Amino acid sequence: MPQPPITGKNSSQVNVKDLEIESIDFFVRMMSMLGMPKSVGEIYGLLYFSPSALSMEHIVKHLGISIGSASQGLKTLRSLKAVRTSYVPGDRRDHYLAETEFRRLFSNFIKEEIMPHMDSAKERIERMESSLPPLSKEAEEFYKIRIEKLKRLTRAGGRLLPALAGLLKF
Amino acid sequence: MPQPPITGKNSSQVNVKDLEIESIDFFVRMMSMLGMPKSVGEIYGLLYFSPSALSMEHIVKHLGISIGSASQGLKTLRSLKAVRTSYVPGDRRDHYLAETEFRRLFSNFIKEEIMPHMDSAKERIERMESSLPPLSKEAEEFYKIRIEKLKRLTRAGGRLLPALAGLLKF
DNA sequence: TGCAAATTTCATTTTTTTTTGAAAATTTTG
DNA sequence: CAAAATTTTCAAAAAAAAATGAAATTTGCA
Repeated sequence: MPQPPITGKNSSQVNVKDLEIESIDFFVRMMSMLGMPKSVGEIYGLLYFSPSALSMEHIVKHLGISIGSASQGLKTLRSLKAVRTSYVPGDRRDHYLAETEFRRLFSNFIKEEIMPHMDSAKERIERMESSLPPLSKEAEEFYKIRIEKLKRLTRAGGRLLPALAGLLKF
Repeated sequence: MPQPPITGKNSSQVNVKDLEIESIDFFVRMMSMLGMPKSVGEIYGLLYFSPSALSMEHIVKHLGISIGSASQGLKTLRSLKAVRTSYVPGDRRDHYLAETEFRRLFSNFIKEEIMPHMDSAKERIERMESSLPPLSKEAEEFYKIRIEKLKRLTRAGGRLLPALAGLLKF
């Protein structure tokens, strides 16, 4: 059986591949915590440790995913500004690079994925208040306190979350 | 067709039911942002606006979910300390109340659901470092910087997230 | 202790989400 | 402008997640 060389180009390739696998694993988990599908984590994980911009074809072949997934995943990552395209001379295809400033990534994520929910939560609380019927004093007190707590929750969320990205001093 | 009365007990019931529906809707969305299944949001939403502790049977009937879902959902909520049981004299069943201190709820959520991931992320980064092969100076520089960024990310997350609950001044 | 009520567990079913793959659309350039 | 390469879209398939329901277990009280 062939023994892999201990040093030199070949061993580096193997080990950089290991690094890549760890990276993909890392980001698949990270992204899935944020509710993103596996393919999105895989693509970002691959790009994160790539020194050069990669074409979609490269991503598809390397990860063994379909071109549909790749296209969809890159679209998601673009909308989060987690990747950017870079021009490669003499190649008409788009080439992608990972955006690695996590502070900006979080800020985008909060703005795009969280804040819209906060906004609609506020509307829902308003509907709660308007559907609060006349009740006995103590019952009314109970419901009002609960509604007030929700208001504070969404207010705190709406202020704190956007501030959060700023707090991140990486 | 029967006209519902505009005021009085009956109308209040209808409107408190509306409130309840809004509450369930609110928490189903909120919980699903945190990756919790619908049933968990429904149960919490129902309990949140209930002045009295509710039995599992009540929850099952009221929400029209299975006892399996209810049992599983209550287990999840208990583990997050989002509900607590209260003793009801002359009734052997457990009765549940919503825990409404969101600060504590978030603190538990972060401790139980997020921090374990952070810990395993740190291990994965260590594995990355050990699989970094000897490379040219500039290649090594590139990979080291990327790994360092991940370290800072997890360090920041590990510090900031637990502090976050404390920041929440509801 | 024994029994009935209450709860949990878990294999199966249902629902939801993600991926695939091929057709349609777009883009580039010869 | 046309042809080829690339990318997007989307219906269908596959995979993953959640809900069901009935059997097994636990609980509390007669």
